[in-house]
Amino acid sequence: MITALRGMKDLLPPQNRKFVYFLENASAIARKYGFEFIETPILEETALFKRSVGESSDIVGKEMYQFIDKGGHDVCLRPEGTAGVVRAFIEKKYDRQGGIHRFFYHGPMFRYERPQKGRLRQFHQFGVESFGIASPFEDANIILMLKEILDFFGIDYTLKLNSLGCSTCMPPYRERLMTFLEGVEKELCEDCQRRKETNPIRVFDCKNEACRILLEPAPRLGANLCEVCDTHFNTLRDLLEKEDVSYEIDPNLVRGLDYYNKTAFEFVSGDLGAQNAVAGGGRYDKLVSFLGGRETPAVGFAIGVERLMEMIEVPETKREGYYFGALNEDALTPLFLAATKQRRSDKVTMGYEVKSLKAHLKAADKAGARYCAVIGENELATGKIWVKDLEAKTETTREL
RNA sequence: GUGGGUGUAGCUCAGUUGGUUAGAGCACCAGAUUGUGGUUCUGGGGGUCGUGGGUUCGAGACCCAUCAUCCACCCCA
Repeated sequence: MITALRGMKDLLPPQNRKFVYFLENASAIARKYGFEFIETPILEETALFKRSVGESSDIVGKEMYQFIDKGGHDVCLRPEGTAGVVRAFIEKKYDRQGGIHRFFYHGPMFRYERPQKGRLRQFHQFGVESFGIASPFEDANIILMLKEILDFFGIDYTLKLNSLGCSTCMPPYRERLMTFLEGVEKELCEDCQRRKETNPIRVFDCKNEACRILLEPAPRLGANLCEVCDTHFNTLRDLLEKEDVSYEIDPNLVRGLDYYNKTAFEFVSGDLGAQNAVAGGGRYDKLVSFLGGRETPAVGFAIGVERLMEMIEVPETKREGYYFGALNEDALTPLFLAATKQRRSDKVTMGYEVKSLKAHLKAADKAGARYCAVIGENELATGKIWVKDLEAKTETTREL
């Protein structure tokens, strides 16, 4: 038997309904905020992701679906959505044109990882990217949008917020942190000792209790922001408070990549296991120039669709449409014609086998039909069709 | 890449210290006197016990390997 690859799932009923339900409503909300749909290729040149991610950690070497195609090109299945959107943005020269550009997207992403709860090799994201606005009002705006989406689906979440500073305040902070880490290096766990070399601010992510205690007195980003970043962050907080959005400042919320700056946020939920982030985002004012465009402020977020689907309930579907069944061979063809006609206005399925009335009623019930329409000897003789309303339990006989 | 758990019917699982034809519930199909669904009752189909080796007179049970899956670590764009 040929099976789906590890970490890749088929989308079948009843999950498929959740998926469509989510995409339709999330898209509608994004449009309300002035965002337009964008579709970018699933396959991109590897260089795009290498440049956006940097040479950071395991990502490039271990976790990307990278291969050489038949033309000898080094290509990669997209591991996330932002890089492709930014690439398209620059390629279309929106960066030179200036102004405001807002996009939303959704689709499959690929990461070569060991699957676990809330983590697949092929998964789906719904995301938005806003280009051209440096103001914290836009940060607030997209957080509100994300909140509106999660609220629409009745998700229970906590909003975590932090500021990552900028090229003015981040490097000196990093120095200070390094100095601190040098001092406690010997007592840190193995992983943190490695993090210190590869990606120092990631030490705050460590799950080891000893490390957490050790890092308690470490210098924090929040207390080391430059004036511009501090003002930006305070304005955002003020807006969120005026909108009655509750949030937690989480000084441990960090991003490993260099292009992130200022606002970082995450919506987390308790019942997702270790992968508890259902959506995350933030500001990335440097990415457009990293990828060769003219410097353009940008902010966005992405939702993990599978993770969110674990938490939403789709409204029960009601009985709908018709089921057509025949009681004898001669009824089959007239029944087929009647079914086709009915389908101009309703959802219609038909049983192609001759069965007892009882069997047809059962089949109609199973198909979730509201009406069961049957042709047998009696109807054939009079040119009519018998219809039962399965909900009201009433019966009528109509002209064919 | 590392560690642990689990693989028996379509699904959820049971299967005594190894013992002869491998079970249940749900689902599916068919009946319960004449053309009336969801409930109930009866019957039926369906299993190379993940795969390959090994131990044994005998393995679904024990051992080894392998694959898959789940959870966690690493990583997290």
